Amino acid sequence: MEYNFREIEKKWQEYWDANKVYQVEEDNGKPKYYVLDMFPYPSGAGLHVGHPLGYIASDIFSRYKRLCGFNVLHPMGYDAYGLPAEQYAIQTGQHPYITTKKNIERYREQLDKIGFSFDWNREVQTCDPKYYHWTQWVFIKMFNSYYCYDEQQARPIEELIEAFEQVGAKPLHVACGEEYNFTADEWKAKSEREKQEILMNYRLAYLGDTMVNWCSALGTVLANDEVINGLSERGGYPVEQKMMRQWCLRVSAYAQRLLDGLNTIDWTESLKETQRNWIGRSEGAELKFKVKDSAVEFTVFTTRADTIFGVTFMVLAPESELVDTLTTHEQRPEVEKYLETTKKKTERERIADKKVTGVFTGSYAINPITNEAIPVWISDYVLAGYGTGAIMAVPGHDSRDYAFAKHFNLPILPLIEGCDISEESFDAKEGIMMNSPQKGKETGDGLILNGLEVADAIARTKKYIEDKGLGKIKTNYRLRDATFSRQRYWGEPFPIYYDANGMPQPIPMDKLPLELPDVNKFLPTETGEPPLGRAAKWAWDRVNGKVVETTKIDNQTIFPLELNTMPGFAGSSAYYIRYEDPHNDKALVNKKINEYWGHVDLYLGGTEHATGHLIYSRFWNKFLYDSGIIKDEEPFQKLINQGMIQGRSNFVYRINGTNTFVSLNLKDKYEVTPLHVNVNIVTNDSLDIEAFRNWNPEYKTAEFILENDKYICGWAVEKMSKSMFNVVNPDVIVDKYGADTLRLYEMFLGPLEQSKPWDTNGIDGVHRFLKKLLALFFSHADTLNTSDDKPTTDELKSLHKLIKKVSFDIEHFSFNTSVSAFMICVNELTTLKCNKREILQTLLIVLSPFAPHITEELWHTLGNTTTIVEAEWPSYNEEYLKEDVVSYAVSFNGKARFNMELPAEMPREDVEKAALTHESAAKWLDGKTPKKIIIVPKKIVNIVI
RNA sequence: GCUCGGAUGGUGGAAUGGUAGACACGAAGGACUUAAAAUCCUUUGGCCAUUGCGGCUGUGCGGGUUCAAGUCCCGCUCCGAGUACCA
Repeated sequence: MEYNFREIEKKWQEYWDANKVYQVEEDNGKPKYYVLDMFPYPSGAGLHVGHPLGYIASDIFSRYKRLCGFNVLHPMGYDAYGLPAEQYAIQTGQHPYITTKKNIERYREQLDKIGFSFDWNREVQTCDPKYYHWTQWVFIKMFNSYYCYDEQQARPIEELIEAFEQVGAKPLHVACGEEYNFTADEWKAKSEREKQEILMNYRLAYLGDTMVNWCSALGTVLANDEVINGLSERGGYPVEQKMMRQWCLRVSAYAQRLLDGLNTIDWTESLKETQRNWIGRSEGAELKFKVKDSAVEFTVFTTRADTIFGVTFMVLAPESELVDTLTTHEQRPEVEKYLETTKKKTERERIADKKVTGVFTGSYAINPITNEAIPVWISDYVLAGYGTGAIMAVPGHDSRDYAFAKHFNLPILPLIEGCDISEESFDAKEGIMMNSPQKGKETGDGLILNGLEVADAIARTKKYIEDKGLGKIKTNYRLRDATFSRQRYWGEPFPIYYDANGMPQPIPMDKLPLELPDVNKFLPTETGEPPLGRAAKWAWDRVNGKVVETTKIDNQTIFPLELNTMPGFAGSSAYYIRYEDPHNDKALVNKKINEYWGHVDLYLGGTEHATGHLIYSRFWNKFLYDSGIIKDEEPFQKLINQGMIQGRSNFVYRINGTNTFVSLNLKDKYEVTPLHVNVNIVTNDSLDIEAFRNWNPEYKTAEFILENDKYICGWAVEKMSKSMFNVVNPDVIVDKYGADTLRLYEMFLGPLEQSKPWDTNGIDGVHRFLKKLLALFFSHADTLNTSDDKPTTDELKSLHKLIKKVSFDIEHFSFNTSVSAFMICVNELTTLKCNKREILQTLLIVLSPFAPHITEELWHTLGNTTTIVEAEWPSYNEEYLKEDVVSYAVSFNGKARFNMELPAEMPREDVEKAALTHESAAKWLDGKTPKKIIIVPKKIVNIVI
C-alpha cells in the first residue's frame, strides 16, 4: 500500500472546508473550551518551520478536547499593523495594505496545508476597520474613565467631576499624574479649559508631557518594552530620552491588581516572575527633608529607612525640578555645565558610561532624625522617573552611593556590626544595626536602632517616621504608564480631534470607526509632523460628524484630527474577545456570548511577549472587566510558552585559495574556511553535490574530496535567518513528507516548552511510522484487510496502554512522548499481526489529533460515514493493563542483580522466599542472613544484607 | 549584579525516589535484489570478558539524606533566558 499523502491531505482539507467541520457556535448543552494561539504578524518572509510548533500543539489539544465532548473555540487571525510593511511602503511606495494583504494570503496558504482545525469564519485582522472600530471604542472609554483606589476599579470620569464639585480633590483616593489639593469651591471657580487640563491627569487614556523613548532613526517614540539596552527592538537604532506630549495609558493604576492577578492564573513560575519584576513592587517610605536656611522641603523614597543614620549626602536627578531651586548662586555655572553634558548623552551612553559624575548644588538638607546638615548633589545615576527623583545616599550600604562617595571623597559610615566597607559597600539586608545613632549623637526622644536586626530596624523606623509626621509608608512600582502614540502611518488612528482650546475631544462613539486616511507618502511631513499630516482629508466636521478636507479647518465647526496612530499592542490587547463575536457591529462582544466563552482556557505563544503584550492585554482586559463589558478579570487562564525553533546551519569547508571542498572529517588535513551552505540541499548532513553546484555560480566548477563517497557537512545551531541559509519552510516539508509527518515530527522533536534547533535528521522515522500504520490496514494487494474477530488480550493491552499514556500526555502537554507511544503501539500490533477492526478504529481516534488526515482517510476506509472529528475519545480499562506474570528485579543493597518472573497475585512472603531461594541469590547472600527485605510496588525486591 | 531555567550515549531526547538511556536518528553487520532504492532482522553508553551466556563503571563536579538518588538537601562549575544605575 502506497502512502499517498498528497492526495489524502488535499481530499480531507477540501472536505473539512466544504462541510464547515470546524465552525463552532455557542452551545449551552456542551461545556466550552477556548484554545488560543498568539496571532502572527504576517511578515514578507512567510511562515518558517518554527511558527507552526505552537499551532500544532494547540491544534492537537483542541482536537483532543473536541473528542472529549467540549465545544472548542479555536480561532486564528493576523496582527496586521506593524513596522515592516510600513518600512517597505516608504522604500517602494506600495501601500502597506497591499503588502499586508499579500502576506496574509501567503500565510493562509501555508497554514491551510498543515491541516489545522481553526474556525476561519472568526478570522480577525487588526487593520480591518470593522476590527479597529472596537480598538478605538475602548480607547474612548479609557479616555472617559479614571481609576478609583477605594473601589479598586475604573469608573466613569463623570463621577470624578461630581466628586470634585462636592468635596474637591484632597479627600479623594484616585490614580493621578499630579497631586491636587483644590477644594470644591476652587474647582467650581476654574475655567472649562483649566478643568479639562486637570481631568487629563486622571483619565486612563491621557495626553501627557512625559519622558519618552525617542528613536530618531524610526522617527517615532517607543514603549519601554520596545527598547532593549537603549536600542530599538526593531532595527537596533539608538533611543534617546525626550520630553514629548503623548497619549499614554495609565497602566500604573493597575499595578497592584496586575500583580495580585498572577496568583490566580496558571502560568509558568518563570513567566510570572518576569512580570513581577517588571511591575517591580517595592515597599518603603517617603521621607521629607528640609533644606537648610530655606522654606523648601523635598521628599525621597527609600526601602532602607533603617539606614537613616548613615545618610551622608543627598542626590537629585539632573531632570528634577528641585535642581533649579536648590542650586546656589556660586554653584550655578558648574551645575549648568553638568546639566548640559548629561542632556547630550543618550540613555544608552549613560548606562554604558560607568564613570561617576555629579556636581554639588551648594545647598544642604537637614536629616529629619539627626538634624545634621548634609550636602545635596546632582548626579545622573539617580533617575527622574522613579520614586521622587531624589534620594538619600547611604554609601555604607548601597554600592552606587558608595562609588559616588569614594569619587567625591564624601564620608562613608558603616551601620551594621562587623561589616567591612573598606573596599565595597555592604548591600545585604541583614545583620545587627550599629551607629544608629552614633555614640554621643543621641537626640531627645530619638529613634534608637542599635542592636536590632535590619528587618526590625526598617519596621521601627517606618513607624517612627509616620508617628512623628516626618513622612509616610509608601509602596512604589516600577511599572510605568504606557506611551500610546506612534508617529507612524500604519496603525489605528486615534478617534480624537482638537477643539478651539486645543483640548482633545473624542469623536462620538456612533461615528466609529474613524478610518485610516490615504496619504501620498508614508514619511513624516517636512515640518516633522507624523505621516497623517499628509492626508488631504483629515479634519473633523463636528456638526455633520464626519471626516472632511484638511483645508477647511476653521476651529469653529471643523477641527484638526489627531495625527499620531496607536502602537502595535493596541490591536492585540483584546483580539481574543473579538474572536468570540467577530461579526458584531453593535458591540465589542455580545454579553451573552461572552458569558458563554469567557476567558481563554489555554493560550500558547512565545515568552518574548512577557512584558509587552501579556501585560497590556491583562491591563486592557481588567479595564473592560471594570466597565462591565466582559465577565472574567484575567484573560488567559493557562499559558504555555512554546520554545523557539533555532536554525541548524550546515557548513562546507573550502580549501583556502582553491575551489575544492573537503568533507567534514577530512578537513583537519587542510587549511580550510567554513562557509554556510543552504540547508535545503543537505540531507542528513550529506551534501547534494549537483544541487550545490547549481546553487551559486561561484561553485559551478567546485571539486570535492569525499569520505565514503559522500560529502559530509559540518553544522551549528544558530538563529534561523536568511543570511545563515538555514531557514526551512514548512511547505517544503509538507511537499516532501506530508502534513501529518510534519505535525508528528515537530512534536517528536522534544518538549514543547524547550528551545531546540530544527533538524530534519529524524523525520524519516516518523514518516516510516505512518507507513507502518497503513500496513496494519492493508494486505500487500492494496485491499483492506481487517477482521471483525474479537481482539486478543495482548492486542487490548497494547491499545489500552496507549490510550492511558496519550490521554495523560496531552493533558500535560507532553506531546513528544505521545508520539513515541504511538510508535511502540504500532510496532506491537505489527508484531501481533493485529488487524482487528475494533482495535484499529480506536487507535485511529487516539492518533487523530496528531495526524488528522491519514486517520480521517482510514476512518472512512473502515466504513464510517461521519468524520472522525465527531468520534468520542476512548477511556482505558485498567483491567486490560494488569499483568498475569510480574517480573521482579531483585537487588542487594539497592543494586539490581537478577530478575525473576512470578505470578502477579503472589503474596509478599512467597515473593521474599522466591527471591532468597532463587539460584542466583546464593552468590550475593554469601551465607549471610538478610537484615531487611523491601518489596516496592515497582516490582523491585531489595534485600539488605 | 539580581531572578528563573538547564546540564543524561555519536545526536534529539525517555525515566510518579525503585532494573538509567524508552522512542527515534545515525552508525556497524546481515537478509532480499543482477544492482540500487524500499523493506525486514541483529548489534549499538564506556571498559573488561565475549568457546562461561558475565563483571566493573556510568546521568557536569564535591558532599549529604535513604534499603534505594538522574530525581530530594547543602556547596560549587559551566551553559541558556529575562532584567538592570528602581534607591
